[in-house]
Amino acid sequence: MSAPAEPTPARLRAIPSRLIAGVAVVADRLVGERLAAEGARKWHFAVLAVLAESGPASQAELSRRTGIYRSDMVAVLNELADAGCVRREADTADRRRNVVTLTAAGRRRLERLDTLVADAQREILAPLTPAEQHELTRLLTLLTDHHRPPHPHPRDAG
Amino acid sequence: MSAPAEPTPARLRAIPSRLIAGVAVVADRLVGERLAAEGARKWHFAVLAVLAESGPASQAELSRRTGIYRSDMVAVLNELADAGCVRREADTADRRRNVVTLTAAGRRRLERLDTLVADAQREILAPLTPAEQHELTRLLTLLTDHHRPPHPHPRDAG
DNA sequence: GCCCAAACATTTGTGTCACTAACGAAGGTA
DNA sequence: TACCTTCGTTAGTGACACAAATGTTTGGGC
Repeated sequence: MSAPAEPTPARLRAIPSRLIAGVAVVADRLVGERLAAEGARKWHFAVLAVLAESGPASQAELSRRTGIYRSDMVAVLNELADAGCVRREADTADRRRNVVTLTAAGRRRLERLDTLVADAQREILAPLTPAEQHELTRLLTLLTDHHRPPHPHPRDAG
Repeated sequence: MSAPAEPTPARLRAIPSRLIAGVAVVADRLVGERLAAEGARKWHFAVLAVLAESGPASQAELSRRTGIYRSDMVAVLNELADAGCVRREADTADRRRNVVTLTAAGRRRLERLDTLVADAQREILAPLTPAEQHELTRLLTLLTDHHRPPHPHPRDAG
């Protein structure tokens, strides 16, 4: 009974969902480690990126666009606000809402985090040629577009 | 400020690690839902598959081959043993170890779960042509092979 | 033979993440 | 008015990855 050289049997390795999950773990770790070095998590980056691209938004809107649950958004915004990256003010037009606004400090922070995330992407995709990287992105986009809403509230879509 | 039709900004969508994570969530959900309908989780399937392919093994070996932590393996094997899918006996040759063996019931269960997992794979990859499915698998395999060991014990490989 | 380092199975605990349930406050509509 | 929904918030659940510590057992060096 000599120890086999291959740790994971071929049968399991060939299962796409396991393959994808494995790559996702690696990718998340690489991104997470870099962001953690700056005291950030991926959600901070996602929120800042959405604010920079689409302008001020309510928390519910940020939830939909980033994929973070409204419940979890609270803590993320608390942290971003504590760091001075965003302002959270009551919406005068609709007092149920908070208007979340990117600050100058937030914009600078996004710039920094953006670099880190981009570095991580490069490391993740390093073993692929540029053409392969593009193809992978294309295929993954096809999958996400097809499997759009897992089961979100149907009344959200316009 | 009309509500934009696109929930997620293009900038975030284009990030490979986010793309991968999104697909992984969808894939995990599709697999998980099917397995849950039979009261199983993916780890049950993984352990059964390894046992079927490589024969009886110690818990530590199963840990290495499935990727489950030794700590978590205990509960998984408890559940599989309670369901009569595996036998867990002390190894007479090395009494530190348990020998985990697939039972006839376990083999039948694996057959069933295998079908469910295969169905899920088909649904996940549905939007891709067979050639694209193959290419995606190839690219993901390249990535996993390159990013091999996060930090496993170096003395395992023989 | 004895001693020590390692492997093993196990328990317990931690942190992250996706997600649900429930609440009060506010708005829209009939 | 009453009703239903959205919003922000708190609290809690369950799966998962992982660390730390414990007790048992094994193998190697002496």
